[in-house]
Amino acid sequence: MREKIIDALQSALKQARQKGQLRTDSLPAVTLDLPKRPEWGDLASTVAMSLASSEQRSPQDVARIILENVDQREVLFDRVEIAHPGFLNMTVKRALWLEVLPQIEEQGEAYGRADFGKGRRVLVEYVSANPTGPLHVGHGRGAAVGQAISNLLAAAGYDVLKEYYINDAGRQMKLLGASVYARYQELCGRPASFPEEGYRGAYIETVAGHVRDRVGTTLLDSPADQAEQRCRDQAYEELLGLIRQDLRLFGIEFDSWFSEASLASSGGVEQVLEELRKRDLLFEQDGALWFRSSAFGDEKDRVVRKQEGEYTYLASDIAYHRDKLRRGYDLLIDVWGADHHGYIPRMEAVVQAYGYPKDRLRVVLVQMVNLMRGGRKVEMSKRAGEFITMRELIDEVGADATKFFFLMRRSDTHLDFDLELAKQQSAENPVYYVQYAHARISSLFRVAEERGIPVPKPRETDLDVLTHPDEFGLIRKLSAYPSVVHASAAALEPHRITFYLQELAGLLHTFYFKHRIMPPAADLEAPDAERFVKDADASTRQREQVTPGLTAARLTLMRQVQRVIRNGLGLLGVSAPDRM
RNA sequence: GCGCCCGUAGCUCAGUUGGAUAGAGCCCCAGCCUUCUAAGCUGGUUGUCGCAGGUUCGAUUCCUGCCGGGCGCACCA
Repeated sequence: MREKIIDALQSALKQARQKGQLRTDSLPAVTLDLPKRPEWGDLASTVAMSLASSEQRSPQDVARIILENVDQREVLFDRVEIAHPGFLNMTVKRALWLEVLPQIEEQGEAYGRADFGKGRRVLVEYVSANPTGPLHVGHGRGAAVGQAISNLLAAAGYDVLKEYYINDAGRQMKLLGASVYARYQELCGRPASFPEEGYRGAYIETVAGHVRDRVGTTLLDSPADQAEQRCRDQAYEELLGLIRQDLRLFGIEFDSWFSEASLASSGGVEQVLEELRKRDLLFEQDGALWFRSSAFGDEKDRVVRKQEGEYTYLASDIAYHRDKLRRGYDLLIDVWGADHHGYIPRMEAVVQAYGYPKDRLRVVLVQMVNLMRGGRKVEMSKRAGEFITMRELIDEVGADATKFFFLMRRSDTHLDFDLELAKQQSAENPVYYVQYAHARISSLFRVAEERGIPVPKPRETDLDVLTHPDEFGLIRKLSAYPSVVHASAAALEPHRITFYLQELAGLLHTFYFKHRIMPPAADLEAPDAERFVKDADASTRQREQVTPGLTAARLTLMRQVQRVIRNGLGLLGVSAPDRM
């Protein structure tokens, strides 16, 4: 539907140019907006205004020219007006709007998908938490955002790979091993000094206990290095397992788990740095090895190998991103905690250092989550080991609500997560509000089936009986869905879907309340429908009579609303229940 | 000090490449279930879009300065 209008305007522009009425040689992309007020029609375009300055004539003149060149005006529009200062306000033919319904039905799951990704390959990396402990709430938000962005890009026609980068090398892992080893010794009755910056969570003791279960006290007699290594391996395996389990519970999936250690062990770091050296982007100073990142806009150069000869974290990250680039992705997306934002210029420098454009990498920042209970912030301190894990959060409020809440705000703004609200089963809870809309529609079809009310295909239904403004409100909203998905994917902003779904659900609930889809059950037994119509004053609710034709058409409409809600929730990774 | 992000209704936030009279939810108040799911609906109140300039036919949106908040400025990860 929208495509038809856009095409029509676009060819009008072309025609006008051919006739010499417009002189610009670059025609702008035609976009359609939803006007705020009904008297402005049901679609609006601002092309004329955006062309006005380059044409050096008034927006109204340009609008008039465009309008003159629209073929088939009578077929497409009931009315087109030029409004001040140059809006094209269009009232589209009813038949065109109605066409949206069979389209959704036919496209089904694919409705809303686009192909602007054109099969380009994108790698989305997210979560990537160190396997040194359970996932916390912040990781959860990153997981929800990363997954939703992946889904969006897939819907936009990209070929998506979801990857988890396992930081299984370096100091943190050593500390982890040392922490477990210390606890292990304590469990075995030998006093041990705990590493200063070690991991103090209770799960460390659990792991230590498992080590002892497996090997008894034999590690006490092994050299400390070996013993620590053993503890580290055990901890790694267990904690990564926990992370995987939590993610599975949360409904987050990855196609690929990439190990940092595998880079180092395969000599990848040296090799990759050698490439930089050849490009004269590495230099030695003060006994350390530096990456000339300032050549690409970073504020200063960065150390990749310390004086002591150890590689920095950046070195692995260079190797990792080099690897991702080498794997041939057209776009890399990194989902990071917002506290790493200072790292962005560095990584952009890396991408450019290897000869790729800066925008080959897009970093999505995810801000902190404040858990709120009863209007008060739940204090968390990582130092004291007092933080709510992702697992606890999911156990308390459920995976669906958790994801939805994480995706309700732009990811780069702080999020206040109201635990009580997320659990509440009421209209105040946006998750249930949207899911309930879906469940209500499912229920309609169950009832229809029970009563033997036919549910024909849209193409076999006379949709022309849909004339009520509320019906068109829904249809218009449905028709906007693909452009919402498109914009959301292009901006890497899943929250737009969340907002859209709340609006659509709102329209559905209002519609459901105000209108009848099927005749009341009582009519079947006692077909004196009058009693439902007589005292229409008592309530505005559902007093209208419906003919079988209207029932069929409205069921069709409901079917498509349900479809779009399901597709939208699917993008967010939230389930669309049939019963609640 | 330098850099990045943010500042929109009492609260939490949207605001679609710069568009028309800036929206939603929460909170508060008053109503609505004999019917297809009340996990729902209807109505009511709310704004110097942080401040001051600039660009523009038009600015919440772009630019500059200032104020306020957050984060980052490691040979940590």
